[in-house]
Amino acid sequence: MATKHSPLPIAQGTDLRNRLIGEAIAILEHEGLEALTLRGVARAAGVSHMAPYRHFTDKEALLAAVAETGFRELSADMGGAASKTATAKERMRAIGMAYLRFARRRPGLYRLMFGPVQPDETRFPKLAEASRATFAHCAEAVAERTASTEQANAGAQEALPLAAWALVHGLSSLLIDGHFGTQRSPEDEDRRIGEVMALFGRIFQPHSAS
Amino acid sequence: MATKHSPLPIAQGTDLRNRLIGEAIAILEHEGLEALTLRGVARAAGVSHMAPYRHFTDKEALLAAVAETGFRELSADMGGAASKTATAKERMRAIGMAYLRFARRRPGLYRLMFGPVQPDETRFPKLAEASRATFAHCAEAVAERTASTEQANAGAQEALPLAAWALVHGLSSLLIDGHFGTQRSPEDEDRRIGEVMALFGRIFQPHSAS
DNA sequence: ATTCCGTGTGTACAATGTAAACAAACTTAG
DNA sequence: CTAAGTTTGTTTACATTGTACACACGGAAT
Repeated sequence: MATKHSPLPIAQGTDLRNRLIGEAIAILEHEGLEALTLRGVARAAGVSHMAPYRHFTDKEALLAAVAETGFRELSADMGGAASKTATAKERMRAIGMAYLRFARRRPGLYRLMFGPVQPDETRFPKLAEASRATFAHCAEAVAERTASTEQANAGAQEALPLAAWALVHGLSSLLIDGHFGTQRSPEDEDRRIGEVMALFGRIFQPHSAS
Repeated sequence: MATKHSPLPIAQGTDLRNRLIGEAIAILEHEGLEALTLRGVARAAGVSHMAPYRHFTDKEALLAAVAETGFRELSADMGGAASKTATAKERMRAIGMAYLRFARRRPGLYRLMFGPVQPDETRFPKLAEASRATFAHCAEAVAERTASTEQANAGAQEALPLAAWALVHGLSSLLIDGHFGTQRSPEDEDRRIGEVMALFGRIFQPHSAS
């Protein structure tokens, strides 16, 4: 029987738990965030509509777990993109582009991650941690970059990661929410993204009185 | 029903349509987006739960109308802030700060505006128009600013408004979604916002090989 | 074996979005 | 002014959702 008494209480959920998360992500991709329903997820997993409650206290907890998975995947994407680069500058751009690509590839999941579920530290510590880790990933790359071009302003040093994240996140959000270029051609959209990302590099230049 | 202080200076006639929009905004502010329900709005307005259907084809149409109102108010805020400035540079900053202030003052409404209702040109032309007008407001200020500091890159000329909007929008979103500084003090948060906004000005400087 | 507990099922209920039939008030033609 | 139609709101009804509760089944510890 291989009695594997788990020595660590790592929340290694049952198979169903992960299956539910997977089905939820599938629904998010195919039908969107509005169509994500607890009963629908249970149906997709082939269990009764009450089964999820054995693994999540309520719908919000499921959403939090899904969002957490999303943050982990986003972190992995950024890490993979960063590992393929040589310079700190390239790394920054690669991470930003990975972020953007993630948002465009999984708009439903992305909207959930930054949408209805607040990463409340006390209620969803794992989600809060995953969100923090994602940001830390960005911040590290930014710090590395600012270290290469010596930076005068110490306050900016702290604010730069925030600004970088805000820019990429804002661009992603506007993009997938159709707030510009809805009817434009895809290559046109890509071109604009490239231009904005180029501008994005300017915030790392020390200021000159203009 | 005692009329709670109307938070928005909307045309308040006997017109149920506008009353519904007003109540929806009030609910958005007090209870948040998740609590915004068609029946709840009708209840708040003191009518039967089917009355709204005489003015909106479905819930999404109500949300679109509310979002449209939000965009108009945001545009007005930005316009008011801009009118108090002298230089193009100040105007830009004032508009950005007005945007941020709006998001923090009405997080529920803001989330609706950039959330579930896509500004679909064919389904909600008025909403699409209001969203476009808001962006045009930003773009105009940016163009004015770039005109003052002569700009070399023509591509950047087109992308600059996008970048500016993305940065301010991203900062607003991260802020109200609690993705950083959740537990920090308010003045600390304000300081960080100021720093990021300062960085924000750098994207207008022509690039130098760094 | 018996007991217990983790996991899943069925039933039940309140809230929601929406359809359909109806009613009262206002508008307009005669 | 009356009669018809239109606008606006109401009541009733129903499917879907999130969730509480009681139960069933299978393995683990006693």
